[in-house]
Amino acid sequence: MMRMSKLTDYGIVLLIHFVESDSKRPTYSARQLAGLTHLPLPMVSKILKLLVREGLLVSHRGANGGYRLARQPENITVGETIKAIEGSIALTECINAPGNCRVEAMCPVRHNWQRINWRINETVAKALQGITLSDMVHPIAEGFVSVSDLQPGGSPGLPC
Amino acid sequence: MMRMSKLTDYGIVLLIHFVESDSKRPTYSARQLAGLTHLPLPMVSKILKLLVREGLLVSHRGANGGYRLARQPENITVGETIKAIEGSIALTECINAPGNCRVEAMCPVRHNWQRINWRINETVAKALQGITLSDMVHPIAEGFVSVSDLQPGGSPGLPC
DNA sequence: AAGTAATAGAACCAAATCAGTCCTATTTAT
DNA sequence: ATAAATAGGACTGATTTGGTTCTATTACTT
Repeated sequence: MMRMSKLTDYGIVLLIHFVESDSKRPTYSARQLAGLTHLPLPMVSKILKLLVREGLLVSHRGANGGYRLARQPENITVGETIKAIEGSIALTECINAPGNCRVEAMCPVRHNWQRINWRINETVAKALQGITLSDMVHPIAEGFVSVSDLQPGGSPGLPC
Repeated sequence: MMRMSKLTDYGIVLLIHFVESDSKRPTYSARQLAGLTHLPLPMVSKILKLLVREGLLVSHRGANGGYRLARQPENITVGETIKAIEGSIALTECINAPGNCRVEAMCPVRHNWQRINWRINETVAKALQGITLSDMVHPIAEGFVSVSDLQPGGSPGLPC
């Protein structure tokens, strides 16, 4: 039901490299990052462009150009990153685009369904916006996810 | 970033009809529901079969057969419904299937990324499992979603 | 016992989406 | 001037999803 595109997944991996570097606010070219991550260059390039457009990275063109974080890693959240690459978050079609819901007017739940969607989006957004790039690299404190909190039967498979 | 398939969306609409009926624990045939919802019969049929398989509906075959809720509407949640139709919830590939993550071993964030995924899944699951079919039909109390809670700039478009 | 109305299950096809590539233009340091 | 880099958009192949069709099975009715 939920999914994040590979672009986004890669995007986060890319951003993490800026945080993990020894230097404080490093500049990486797309080529360098492709080397570091073993992802194809055109892919990396595409993602970086998106992240610039959405203000997470700043770019510098020309020879010796490259990308660097637009802000401190503590101020860039996973939520932002997802939004930057994938755009808005929505669960059902009719929330975004009026008229393409086949059930349309007679849909008995449309009104409540909207509110529920909002609620869910809000919940997820909040969770995601509480996690910064720093959280991702500096290992997250134990207890950040307590195992006892997980749904007993319903959690996905074991870690890979 | 998040999306729910149309199957699931339809599935919820279908379930709602069982709750809205005048009779207490009504039986509907796939054909009847297709009529009520204006969704194509094969589609409806497919969804109902899934919901039976996952224990949300019970079916009765043969002439005068049909489907009815397996439990009281207060005990069937939106979360269950989504899980029934779409299976597990996961944000990144490598959570579910080891080995198909291209970044594999060198992925610098894999470990934390897992935990973050768990956290997100947990959060969403909790939110979804707090919403029952009854909540969907009996209009939800004001304040269930407070507008002030919504993300200021980031929320999706206006309702349709 | 026959006929009919229903679900069960699986295979199938078309359309939309996504992952990934490529090409051209523009910028800038040397 | 040249080379190294980003910007932007168009393109293609593969995967996923939405939707259909077909056959088998079950059970009520006459």
